[in-house]
Amino acid sequence: MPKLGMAPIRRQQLIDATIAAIGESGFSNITVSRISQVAGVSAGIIHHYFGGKNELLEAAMRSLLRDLHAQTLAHLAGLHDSESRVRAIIDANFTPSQFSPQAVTAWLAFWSQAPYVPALRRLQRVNAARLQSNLLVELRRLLPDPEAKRTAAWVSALIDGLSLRSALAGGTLDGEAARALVHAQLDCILSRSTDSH
Amino acid sequence: MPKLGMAPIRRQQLIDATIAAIGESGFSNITVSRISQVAGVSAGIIHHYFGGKNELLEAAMRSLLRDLHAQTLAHLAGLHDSESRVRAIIDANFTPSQFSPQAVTAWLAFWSQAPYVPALRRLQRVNAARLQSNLLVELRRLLPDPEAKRTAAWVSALIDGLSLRSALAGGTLDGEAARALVHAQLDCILSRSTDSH
Amino acid sequence: MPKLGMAPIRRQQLIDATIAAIGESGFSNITVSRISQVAGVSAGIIHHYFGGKNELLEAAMRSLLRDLHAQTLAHLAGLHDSESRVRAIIDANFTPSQFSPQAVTAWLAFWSQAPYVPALRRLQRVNAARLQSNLLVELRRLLPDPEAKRTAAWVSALIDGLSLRSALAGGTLDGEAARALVHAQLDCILSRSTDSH
Amino acid sequence: MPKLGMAPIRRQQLIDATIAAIGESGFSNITVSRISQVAGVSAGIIHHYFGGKNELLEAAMRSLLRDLHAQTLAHLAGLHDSESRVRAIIDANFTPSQFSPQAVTAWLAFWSQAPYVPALRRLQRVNAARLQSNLLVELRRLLPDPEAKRTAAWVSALIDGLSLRSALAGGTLDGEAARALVHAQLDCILSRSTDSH
DNA sequence: TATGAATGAGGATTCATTCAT
DNA sequence: AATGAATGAATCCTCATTCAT
Repeated sequence: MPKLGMAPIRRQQLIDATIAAIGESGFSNITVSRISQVAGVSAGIIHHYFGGKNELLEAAMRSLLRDLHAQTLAHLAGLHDSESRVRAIIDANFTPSQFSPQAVTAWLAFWSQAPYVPALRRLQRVNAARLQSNLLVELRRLLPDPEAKRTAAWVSALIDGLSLRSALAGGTLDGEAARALVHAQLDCILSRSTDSH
Repeated sequence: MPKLGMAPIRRQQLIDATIAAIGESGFSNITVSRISQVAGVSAGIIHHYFGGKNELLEAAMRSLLRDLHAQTLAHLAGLHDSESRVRAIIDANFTPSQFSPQAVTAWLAFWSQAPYVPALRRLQRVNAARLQSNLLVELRRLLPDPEAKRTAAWVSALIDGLSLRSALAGGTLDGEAARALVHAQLDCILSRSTDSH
Repeated sequence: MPKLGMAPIRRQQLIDATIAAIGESGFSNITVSRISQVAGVSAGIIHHYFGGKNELLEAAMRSLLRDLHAQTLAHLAGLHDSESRVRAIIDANFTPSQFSPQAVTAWLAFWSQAPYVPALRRLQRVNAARLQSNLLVELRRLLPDPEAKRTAAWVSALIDGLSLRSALAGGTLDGEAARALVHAQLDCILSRSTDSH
Repeated sequence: MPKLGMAPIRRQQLIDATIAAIGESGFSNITVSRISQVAGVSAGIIHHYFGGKNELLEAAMRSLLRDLHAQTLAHLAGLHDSESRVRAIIDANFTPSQFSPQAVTAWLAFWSQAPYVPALRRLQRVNAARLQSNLLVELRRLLPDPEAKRTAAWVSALIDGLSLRSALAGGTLDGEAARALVHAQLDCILSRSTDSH
């Protein structure tokens, strides 16, 4: 029953299945066959829609990134003071769609591959740069420059480190608690900065 | 050229080759054949010494952990005040042998596998627990309990996050700079705590 | 050239190739690669259809047994007196499909493996029990019980012994002659029994 | 501690280990390494004493045959009437050293290989011919020629068939019972022959 | 004589990809 | 559009054999 306009639906279905499959068996053990099984379609279809396994994996990572971007924009909407905006950027990384066991596992999988797969590395770099720059724009209004830069650096490292620990803990780590940890650290930096004025 | 007592030498040689091979091609692409090539021996010997690929990988991770433990003990030697000890525990994670491009890449590889390989997961958990507990013992002498716990949590998450970013940056991230970032964050927490007294 | 409904055809083709391959090189020397070569297909397909080498071997033995069962039923059809039925059961073991050089060789191969492979052992036991019981039902109408049992025992041992010798003789042993030997022995037992009445 | 004259002892030790190893895992699964383990020596030594695995296997089969020959001679010693001698030849095949679970298993293993290994085939043929001829010499004094030949044929087939069934039954089949079965069959033939005189 | 380290060929198996239907 | 049969390359692993000690 081929339908017109099925392409985007099938593509998303396969991307979701990919992320689910990575979540259940890790990057080194996913097979095209397993993904297609999870998606409830035949193995051949993946090549029809994506050209190959690598392209599908790239599309899956791109999908995660797109979601993160959308979450960030949503959290920023309507906020104008810099501190709120910094905190909103942070929060976007801890929403259920980004910090669910499945999501953190998928992130870890993609990170582990990025150094060796140019397409994934590019995506990862663009994203890291974007987070850094988003944070920096706001932090520069709150802190002197060298400190703004340092702060952007540790904030993003801490976010990733918390994702990582969540993946390793098997999802035991609460997104809310993780988020609070970053904010508490930020409190310390910002309050001290305020004091010194 | 079989020699008596070669076993420990060969084992270490193969473990080193494994870490090097992971560094150059990632976890999902390492092959027994590549490892043996890097080690300059035949592929069969790996089974002779380790029983199989999985056992070798486990031994390699165990070797990294052993090194971290040794570094920690070395950094702690002779220190008695708690703040110095906390900082020593942190520093052990940024020594060249733990923060080299090769090492951070290997860590990332093992992290990505741990959720799916019981033997690796066990090692990772034991190690995470040890770092946490080491930090906590000292932090409890410096901070009230809920804060000591929170601090131990973000310190270890930040350490891992920095390793991760170093691996993703392809080794561009300096170990010294990364280390300084953690210490600076710790300064903030400890100084505020002192102020409040 | 994938076609719909190829499964049963391919399976039989691979089973036949397996028996042929065993016939030409024995059980310890058959390889998946050789079987697939005889069948004129790729090696991978065996795993597609049977899951693995062991399952294929089991299927091949099962196929031989099914044929023996079919031969037995065919020979028994329409016979009602016990002696004829005993002789028919015997004859089924000496038909061309069961006593051809290829078949006796395959039997020998399976026998040699049965003690170590549970699946094959099970098949062999079920079959031995069936032959024994088939013979016994009829012999009990011809002979007093202890003798019926003994006769069933030696008849089946003799049948297997003749198969074995045929395999060892490289097919020189004629099925017809072998069959006659069993019948002649049976004559002796049955005639003596008649005499004594 | 190399000793003079160790060679024959080591050779026998390795042959015994080979038969034991075949008994525990079948022909297709024996490895040089397993045999040497059973013998309590290193794997390399097998090549020193036998030149290779195949030669060791041949030596092991030869050893079984030598034992059978010795048993036959021992059973024949002092017997002069033909019937006793026929029965003695039969009995030699059911002594513990030839009909033990280990022995019948080894026989089955060798039979299964004989068709494909010239050296083993030769041994098997010589032995079959010897049994046949031994029986025939005596049977010709008891029966008219065509019947003597037929009798020699089924007797040897029955002996082998009983060995085979013993191997397949996992040693459940009693040597004494098996032996009695052959003798009982022989009774029938010989008594009828006497009657007809 | 005896060891066991080391090799390398060969085998089973997995899997991405292709393609006839 | 979709299937799943089929392939063949790649991988892990086994094992007989060699050889320095």
